[in-house]
Amino acid sequence: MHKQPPSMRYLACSHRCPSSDIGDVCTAIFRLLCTTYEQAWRQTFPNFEPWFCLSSAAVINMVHAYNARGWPATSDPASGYHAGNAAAICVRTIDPLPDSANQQPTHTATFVKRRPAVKYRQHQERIHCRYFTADDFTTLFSSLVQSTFIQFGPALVRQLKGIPMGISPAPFIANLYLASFEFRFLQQYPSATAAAQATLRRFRHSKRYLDDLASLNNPYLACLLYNDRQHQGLHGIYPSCLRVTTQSHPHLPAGSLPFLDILLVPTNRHGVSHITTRLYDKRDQPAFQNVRLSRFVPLHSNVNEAAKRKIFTGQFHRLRRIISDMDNFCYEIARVMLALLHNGYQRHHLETSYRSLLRAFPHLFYFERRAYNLRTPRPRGPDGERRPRAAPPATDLPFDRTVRYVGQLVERRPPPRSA
DNA sequence: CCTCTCTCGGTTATCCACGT
DNA sequence: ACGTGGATAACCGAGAGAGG
Repeated sequence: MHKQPPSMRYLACSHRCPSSDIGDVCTAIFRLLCTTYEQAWRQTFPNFEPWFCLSSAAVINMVHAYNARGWPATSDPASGYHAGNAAAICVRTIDPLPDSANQQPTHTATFVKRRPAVKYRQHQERIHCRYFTADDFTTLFSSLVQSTFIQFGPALVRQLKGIPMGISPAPFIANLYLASFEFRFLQQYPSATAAAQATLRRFRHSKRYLDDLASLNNPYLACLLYNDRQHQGLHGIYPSCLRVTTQSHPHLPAGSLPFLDILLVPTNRHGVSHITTRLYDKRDQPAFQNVRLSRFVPLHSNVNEAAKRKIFTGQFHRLRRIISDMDNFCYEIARVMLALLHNGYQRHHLETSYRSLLRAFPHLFYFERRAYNLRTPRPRGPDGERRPRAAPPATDLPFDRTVRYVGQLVERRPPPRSA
């Protein structure tokens, strides 16, 4: 469900406005509902992981689960929740201290079993509790959605379709809205026929980040996408008004699947379908080619020194977490290095910290590095006896390759002239 | 504009061994 | 019994990233 081609979208941007407070209260309630929903999902469907995720780590876990399952190489990997007997939701608000005026109050929501007599209660000077029944919350929520206005020059417009982006509960709304359909879809499992259950099990390797959905090795997704269609006696997932479109990425290798910042590449490893992961940077799309995008704070900017020091380390960890293809890892590290070099960072410092980080993770790309170590002939003494290898060569393979990539990238694209 | 995750590094809190 | 120094844990805020 990507925007193809990448398109502009407008946001309801305002640091503080009257609807912000309503939004914050709604966020607290939605956050509670999300955790409850997740518990309910795990209880109802012990064999299915929840689809929604909030980080690429969940996708990496799914890839590992897929690889561990060992599909044959012919595979193509390309309101349901209720809170027990709760009667209301209590939103507890803690106001900031009077002397810190620019801080915002914090809201936390909990379920309460008994409906209180009053809807508002002040416990201490800074602590208030507001109680919401389901109807109250519906009223609050619709007032939020209907009273967000966006100004374009002199015109004040109200968004009628969809959720105004920029209000704080927007991600939760998207998540829970879609999750409720997925819940109803999987609720068919116990009463389905054996064949239909097998079909539903193909949805096991599914992950959704807000509106971005990926389902590995699942030929049934296309015919079960909309809930007004039937397949094997099962109804589909989402309402047809959502218009879920499959992505096409002509600039990517065939069969690969971008999801969040990861590119899943199916390979054949000894007759078994195996997914390797590479980095997927949206900015590499042809549509962004002529857009100047800056990454990373320049060395001579005014932000604190510690923040600059940890940029490379942070990128190293991010890449080692999501990339399982060593060559791509070296290439992406080289790109980070190049971007930092352009921003005034010292090459020597970058290489030193890269070496020490590689030393700290000897298990990273263990097999590739091990093969390299075995191939490298051990030095022999004057009598021909074998001597132990010098230094830790295990760190050298990714390092050398990265340095080579940096050299190639510098040749291909001369550094921009600094102002 | 907002939500989330992950890691780092600095600060603060806590614990424990040791000496007075 | 009490103070002190060092080690460790917890917390916070910053950066990076993702998305709407």
